[in-house]
Amino acid sequence: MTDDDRTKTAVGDGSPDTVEAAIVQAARELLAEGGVKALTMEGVARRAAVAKTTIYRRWRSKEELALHVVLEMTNAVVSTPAAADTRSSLVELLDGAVTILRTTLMGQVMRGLASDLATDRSLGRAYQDRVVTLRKSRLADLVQRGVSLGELSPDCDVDLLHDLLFGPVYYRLLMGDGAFAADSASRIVDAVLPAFAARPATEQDRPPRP
Amino acid sequence: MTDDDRTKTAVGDGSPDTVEAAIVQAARELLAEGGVKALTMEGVARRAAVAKTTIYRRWRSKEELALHVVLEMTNAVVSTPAAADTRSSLVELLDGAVTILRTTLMGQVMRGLASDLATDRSLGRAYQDRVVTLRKSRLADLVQRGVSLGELSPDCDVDLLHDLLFGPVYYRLLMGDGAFAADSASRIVDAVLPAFAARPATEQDRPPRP
DNA sequence: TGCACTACGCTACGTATCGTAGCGTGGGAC
DNA sequence: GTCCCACGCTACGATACGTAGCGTAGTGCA
Repeated sequence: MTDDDRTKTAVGDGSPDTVEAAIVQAARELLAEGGVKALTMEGVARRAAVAKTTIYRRWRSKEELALHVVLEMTNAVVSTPAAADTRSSLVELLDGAVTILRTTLMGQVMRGLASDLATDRSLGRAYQDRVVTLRKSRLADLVQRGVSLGELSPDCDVDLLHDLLFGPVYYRLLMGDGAFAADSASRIVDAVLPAFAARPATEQDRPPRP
Repeated sequence: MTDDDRTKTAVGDGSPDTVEAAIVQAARELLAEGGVKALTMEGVARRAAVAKTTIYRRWRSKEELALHVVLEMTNAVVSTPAAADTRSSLVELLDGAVTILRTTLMGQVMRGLASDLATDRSLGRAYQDRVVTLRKSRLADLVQRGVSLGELSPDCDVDLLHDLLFGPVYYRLLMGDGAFAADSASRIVDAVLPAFAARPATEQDRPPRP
């Protein structure tokens, strides 16, 4: 919705992005400092030195602003190259999420937004479309590669694998102590992967891999 | 709004349990209907036909009341017998959680409370002490039995196993579509268990995975 | 230059909620 | 009969959401 409104023909005060950037920056800071509870429209307006009405002209509600911040942060997450073998690729993918949650405001933001994402239909939808689906498709690519490499079983369930990999991470973030060991990702992958690995080549029901 | 008016004729009975039970019941209903956002002290007071001050004489804040509801609901969850083999026991334990989340208000309540549990320190602490720790100790018992039965590896990490089992469930509840297939628990267990299973004695030492 | 448009600032609402304070009252305990 | 405690009720003060109305400055255009 806000994206549509942003088609302002550069008529503004010569700096069309400045106001929006200030708002988003202020929202990000407040989210980082005190979670969603600290994210108040009045606080954002104050910190961004902007009228409250200006915020509402761009986002219809506090939740939309929060979602904007989240989606903007996740845009930096998608980049995930593929390593040589499947296991390393999966570790890399998962560790990307872990690192983001550990080292950026993303963890704090996710903690505060979890209920809204789970409750508000449109927010949850947006998050799924922009983040979960993206991760699943990335994961699907890796799986397909792993299958063709003979490292993964052909009947590998991507959705299940996705939940098994990322579920523990978010669970620990939300309901656990929120502390991640440095090797969290690899430990999770190693625990989950055997169930999806291709049968050892000792069987004869499959042609041997190259 | 929905049904608001439950005329405020005084309860009169004065039975100390009656008032508290009415409050908790009202809170439970509101939580189930609309998550934490629907849980307002004024709404609880209205529905319970109780003065708002009466609620505050028993709980210091809205969060404490919400936590009371959650903990009360989880008290019914702990009962988990142990089946014959380890796999069945784990499936049973996990399926208990899945069933509660699927068929009771617990799922809705958890959705609404997730952020508060993750954000509020005392709430999260209480939830961990009363629920997570309980589940982990239950799981530890099963693991110990499994090890002594020769079904699990002796160096099985209970904390990791716990996160791997329950993480996907909560992840799906909060960030996924929230729909659970009937065999969710067994599929998760089957996917995770091989990594923790004891090596069959018949299998000779195999080459390490690439 | 003058006009329209647009985005913004500012003030002031109306509503909802939290949590608190003060006062009144009725039913048991003694 | 008296006292006390738990409750009900009203009224706050504070904070926040989201909206409405009005004024203004910069910009494009004639």
